[in-house]
Amino acid sequence: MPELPEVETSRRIVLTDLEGHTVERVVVRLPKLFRSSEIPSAESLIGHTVIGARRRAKVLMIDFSGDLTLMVHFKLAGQLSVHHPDGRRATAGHPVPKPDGEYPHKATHVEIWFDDGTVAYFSDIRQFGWFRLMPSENVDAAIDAFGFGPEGTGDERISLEALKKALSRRSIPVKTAILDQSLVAGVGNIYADEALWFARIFPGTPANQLSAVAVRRLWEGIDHALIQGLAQGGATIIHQKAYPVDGFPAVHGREGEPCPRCGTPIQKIEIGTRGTYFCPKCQKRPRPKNGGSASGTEIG
DNA sequence: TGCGTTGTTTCACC
DNA sequence: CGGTGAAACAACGC
Repeated sequence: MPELPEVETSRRIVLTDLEGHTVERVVVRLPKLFRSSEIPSAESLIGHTVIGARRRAKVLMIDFSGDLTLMVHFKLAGQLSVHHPDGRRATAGHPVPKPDGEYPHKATHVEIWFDDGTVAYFSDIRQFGWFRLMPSENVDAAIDAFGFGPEGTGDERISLEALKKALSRRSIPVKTAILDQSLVAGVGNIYADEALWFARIFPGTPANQLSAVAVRRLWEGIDHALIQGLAQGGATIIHQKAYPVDGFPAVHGREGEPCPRCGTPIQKIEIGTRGTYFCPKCQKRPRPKNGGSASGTEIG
């Protein structure tokens, strides 16, 4: 599922592969993806040139000449694949359609053709994503409306103090807390599991029960997991099964496989309605503070 | 074929 | 107002 690393990789593809190119033709096969677009027709892009690309949280923004910005959210299964006339391809996001397969795929809903024959294919097998075309001057307000918190990594990375403060106010499972985009932006189900595994924290631990040391490890874990995902251009997960590269992802999508750190089989449980993968040995539940003998406190 | 899937919004409630 | 938990929603593949 496209999270910060996958969307950031898409942004970089737009910059390296599309910047300076001018739109010649647009094909929209699924108009409902523009249902909440201020400018209803993608045809408005014709004749305009890509001049930049931005990202905030999991939202991609492609800036065009003529003060137009195309805002894209990949949700569960969005994918951008850019194909050049010489056969070169650059793909980011969900692994379906296959990056080296035939395009357009049946899940390819938008095609943007550029003047030199380069094509940008937007696919989304789940059709949960959306496109919004708007005057560039409206972008800031549109982003503000999401209420995103600081980013999980990079220049706008959340500070340790801010993370500590936010977690101390929440009694919900720490995993649920870091999935909250208003607390820290860009972390989704994959990277939440990875960050908690790195930090050796049980995902169901109430956020406000973490020690200062644990919060610091989590802060580092979030950064680390996102950077690692970015280094690989995103994770490959198909039907809840991970296809790890260089040990990443370590736990997400790897139920029953040995923990890379200790060899204990990875378990899958549900935390806050989300499928959650963790190592039962590295990520132990915290001991209940008082009330000793009774059955273990139910968390999550 | 009904269920699982996740990011986001909405809502009732404390 | 802010935190919580649950439900709703999008639509597909298995």
